[in-house]
Amino acid sequence: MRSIASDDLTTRARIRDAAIVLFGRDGFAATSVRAVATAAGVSPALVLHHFGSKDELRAACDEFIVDAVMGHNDELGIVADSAATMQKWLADVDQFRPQLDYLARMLTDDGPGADRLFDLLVESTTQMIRGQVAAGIMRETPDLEVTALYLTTYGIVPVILGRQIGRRMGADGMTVDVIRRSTLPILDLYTHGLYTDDRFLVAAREALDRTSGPSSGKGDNDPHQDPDPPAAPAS
Amino acid sequence: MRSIASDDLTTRARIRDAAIVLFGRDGFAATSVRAVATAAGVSPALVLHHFGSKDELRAACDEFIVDAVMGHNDELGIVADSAATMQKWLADVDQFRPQLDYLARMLTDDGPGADRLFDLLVESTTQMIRGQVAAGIMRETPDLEVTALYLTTYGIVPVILGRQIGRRMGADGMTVDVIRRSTLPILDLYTHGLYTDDRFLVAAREALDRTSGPSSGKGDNDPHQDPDPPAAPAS
DNA sequence: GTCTATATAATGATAGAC
DNA sequence: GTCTATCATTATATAGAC
Repeated sequence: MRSIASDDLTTRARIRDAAIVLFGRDGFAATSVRAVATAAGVSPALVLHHFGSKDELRAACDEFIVDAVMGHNDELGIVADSAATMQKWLADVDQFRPQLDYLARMLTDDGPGADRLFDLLVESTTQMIRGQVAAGIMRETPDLEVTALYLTTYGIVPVILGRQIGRRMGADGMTVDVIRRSTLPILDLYTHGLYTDDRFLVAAREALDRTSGPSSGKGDNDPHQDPDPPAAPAS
Repeated sequence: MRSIASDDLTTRARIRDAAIVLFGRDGFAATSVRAVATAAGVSPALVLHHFGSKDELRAACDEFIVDAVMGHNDELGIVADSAATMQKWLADVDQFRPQLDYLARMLTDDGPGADRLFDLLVESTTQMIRGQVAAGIMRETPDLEVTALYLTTYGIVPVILGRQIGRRMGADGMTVDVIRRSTLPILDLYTHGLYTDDRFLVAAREALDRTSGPSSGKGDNDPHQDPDPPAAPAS
């Protein structure tokens, strides 16, 4: 992915890269074909000449980013797995901000390619966990599929909420310093957990067993927080 | 918050609720004033008569949702804290989907009120952690501010990525069943952590100590994943 | 491939009647 | 408060010259 901000590119590629920047920064609906054309230094008509329509332009951007996340379009012909690519991008946020912003938009705006991208990330995380568990580095989890799913989303969080995270740390978005300060607390959570004992886990297990019979559907008859972990921060 | 989908409301409130639904579902830029008007059963002109402009309409929606998250606009005059409200909404996803969708849009589209909302959630989570630690239920964390920050984002994840999470579990978005199946794996993570020992934590501590002198800024001289936790799913 | 010019539709917003 | 009618602007998209 040497493309963005480079000049030795086909016009088509320059338009696509400009679109990725603008779609990622402002969102798809808020970005006009004219704005993309201006950013790419061409006429609006040429944008549509190359891509047919605004929607097809978006589809092309989606596909390009998904390919990039899979490790294609790379300097070398290296094919990495998607989670690794995301780690690499996050390790160099300044250089890969357009890609990261676009990733976030893909996932929150549910464009075409969003599902495929998310599946790739989950799959990659699943394989990672499998490997770590086999190596004795990670514990067995009660539900690999779900654990991998949420672990994936937690890994995506800095991409999607980077502005807020940075702001809370007095920085301008996801800077290197923000990432540095985030490392230990997150690793601490993943190493020691949060709770001093397993009372909530046990309580939740029992509560789930109790309601597992007459479940499925909605209309729960206990709207108040009875069996829930009192103020658990998740789910 | 008895408003949405109710009829005994002022026209202004009906318009605002319709806007919340549409902005939350389709996004702000992709929702036209006309669409809001139609959904509310009024003319486009009336929408602007009541709110002045589309932007001011959005601001009104933002404010209303922030108030709701703080526990105002409630059936009773109860003032809850924001994290608790979010838990309550998630416990009854079907009823509160518009609010949850709007929350997600606020945070990902960075509308007015987004920062205030996020600050409220973080503050609420911080207080929760403080209480749990004081009660001996939660461990001390290495950096309360950062831990609370990420814990907040992890709690928001089901709101923002609910469609993907549901889809991966064969459901249509964040249903009650999805939440039920999510409980144990997440609680397990928060109880036992993920790793079998603290090798990554120790390694990260050392790596951070090593680079803490010539840090601050970008231009890291080690682009490859040397000191990083090999395939850690976060940060 | 790239442009200018333009068709056509939709948008946010206003004016003024009731 | 609520509407109809309309304006000015902007949007996506097309036609056709070069």
